Amino acid sequence: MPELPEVETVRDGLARHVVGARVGEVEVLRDYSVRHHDGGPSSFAGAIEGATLTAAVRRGKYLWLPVSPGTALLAHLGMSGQLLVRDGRDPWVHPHLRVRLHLSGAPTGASALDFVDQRTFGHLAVVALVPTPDDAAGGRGTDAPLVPGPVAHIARDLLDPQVASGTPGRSALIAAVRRRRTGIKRALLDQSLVSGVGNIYADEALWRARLHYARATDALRPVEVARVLDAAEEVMREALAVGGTSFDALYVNVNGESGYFARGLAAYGREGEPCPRCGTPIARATFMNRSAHWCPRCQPRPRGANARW
DNA sequence: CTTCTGCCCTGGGAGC
DNA sequence: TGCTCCCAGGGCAGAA
Repeated sequence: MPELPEVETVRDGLARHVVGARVGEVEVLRDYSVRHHDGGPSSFAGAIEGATLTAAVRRGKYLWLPVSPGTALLAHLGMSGQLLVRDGRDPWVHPHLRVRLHLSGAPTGASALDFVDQRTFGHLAVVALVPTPDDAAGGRGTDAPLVPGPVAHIARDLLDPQVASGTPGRSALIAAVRRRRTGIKRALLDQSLVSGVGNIYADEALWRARLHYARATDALRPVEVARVLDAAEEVMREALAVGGTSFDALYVNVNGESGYFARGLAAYGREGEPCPRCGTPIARATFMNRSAHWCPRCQPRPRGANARW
């Protein structure tokens, strides 16, 4: 599934291939894929037909293309969504094509932008851009980006310079995590705290930081929280660099999987296989209607007040 | 307010 | 071979 590194790769590809293009006819093949757009499918199409895509911006796993100072085409890829650039007069219609935007004047000659989504957890919408709450509350103003309304409650992600390791933003994040009264994995997955960390990278970050997923956030030392956040950032940066998920690769990578996902994961999806550090079989448990994977030896289960689900 | 659960959806694969 | 059922999970609504 597309994780933050894949979404960033898509954003970069969109910046090079469709920013500057003008949107022509918009075909909504599956109404559900624009369910979050106020006014329904025809309103969705009408809202961007004739508009020019002016930029490609990302926060966490949300992606948007501003079409005017106050409006943007918002996309979330969900579990299986892809944004595919097409060439030629009559591009192939993928079986899971949900929305097609015909384009003109694209910088590299693209004729369409396709939203393909097998499991339909993803969506597109045309929405208003609003000031972020922290900016509205008196932030510096020098870095006061507008974000889509539905993204207003989404925290900055670990690739955002504002929360880079060693900055005041990162210190504030560490403190915010420790104010929570929950387990560390729940906190990592809470998009209002820090965005862009999904189930895969949460398990990988916890493995690298040698922390069990149920460790109580308010019982962790600051250095431990820092370690797991650094690990999450590191894993995602490696995926971005090593994945080799060039935008061109999206033409052929129909699974939307990153190279990193297919390569060296230490914990996620490796139940019963040896921990790369100590050889102990990786354990798996149901957690939040998902799975948690961990090394029982490197990441021992906490007891008493140190444990929280 | 904070924390947590249930649900949305599809199709690949396992099991019978 | 064909059917049924389970599974993946981000984010939202609503409950506690």
